[in-house]
Amino acid sequence: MNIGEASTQSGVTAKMIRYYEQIGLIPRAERTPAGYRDYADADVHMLRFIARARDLGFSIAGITELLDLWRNKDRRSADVKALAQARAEDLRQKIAHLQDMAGTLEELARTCAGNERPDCPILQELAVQTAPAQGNRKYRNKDSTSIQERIRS
Amino acid sequence: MNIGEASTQSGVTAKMIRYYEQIGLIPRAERTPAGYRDYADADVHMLRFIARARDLGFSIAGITELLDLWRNKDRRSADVKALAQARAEDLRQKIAHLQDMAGTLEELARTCAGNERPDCPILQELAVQTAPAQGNRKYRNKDSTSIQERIRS
DNA sequence: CCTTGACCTTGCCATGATGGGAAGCCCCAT
DNA sequence: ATGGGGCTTCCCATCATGGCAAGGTCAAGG
Repeated sequence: MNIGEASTQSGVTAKMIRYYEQIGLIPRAERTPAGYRDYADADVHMLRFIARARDLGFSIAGITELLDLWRNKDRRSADVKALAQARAEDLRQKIAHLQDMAGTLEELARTCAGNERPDCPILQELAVQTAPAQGNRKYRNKDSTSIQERIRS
Repeated sequence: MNIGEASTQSGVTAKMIRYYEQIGLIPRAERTPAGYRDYADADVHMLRFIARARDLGFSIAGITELLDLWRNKDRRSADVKALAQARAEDLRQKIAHLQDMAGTLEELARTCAGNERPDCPILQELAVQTAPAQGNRKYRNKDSTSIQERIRS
């Protein structure tokens, strides 16, 4: 089966299949004499595994670990469980952060008249003239993860 | 004041200040004869506004809109409110998605013994041999947003 | 047998927001 | 005047993904 069919059957785009191969997440595919990648049902099975893990928000690194465990018949289920739990905790933390933001926004929106007049507590809040409240720290904490990073799944 | 001090006072790294200038989010800074960027208190004020908006999860595009409204004395507070609400709804949707994932993971983890044996329902679940359940569609829906994209704030 | 269109190949570029680093200039205190 | 730290620009990397382009291949129909 060629890459298009493997894509259809696994739900992973052809582009991503090639990418996964390139970064070593999946082994290099067999090739037909013409150079086309050739997949077996087992490959599709693996791709589907990847797709599901991805749907649960696992990163490539996490999927790598899961795949290793999947293939390892001597695995300890405790290791798998630990991975899942770590991922869940990660998500719970992100959720809490997003909830903070959403709550703040909703509260601000609630206090805004939302009419034709220009005065708006939302802008006022964003524009408060508070000191950075970071003591004598000259630059932002180097190892503090950035907002975007913290938010990403 | 030079970029380092503006950074300290605003909580925005020098790197990001230059970036914001480059993409046109903030106007080009004045320069000293030596070519150093020179900032006034008003600039720091604006940077702080940006930092706060970022902390609420607004993207650069959203911040651009907020800044425009902030500067526009003829704004309608309804427009600001709409921005905040849209952002909040966006967040609520992402939260729901993350909660789905976390819930699934926790449930799977709960059913896993987590011992020395290899059998694990988590891996079993990821490896289910279900058909892609997408009818006769050959490739994934072109305009379906990717998981990662959906998750990002 | 040849054409056509759908598929495959590789390779490069872009995303968004951010950090890292290099090479070179500038400023101030000793 | 020298040294160290700050500034400048420019380039590269991240992560997972899509898009595009140039060229090879396959299968169906004339």
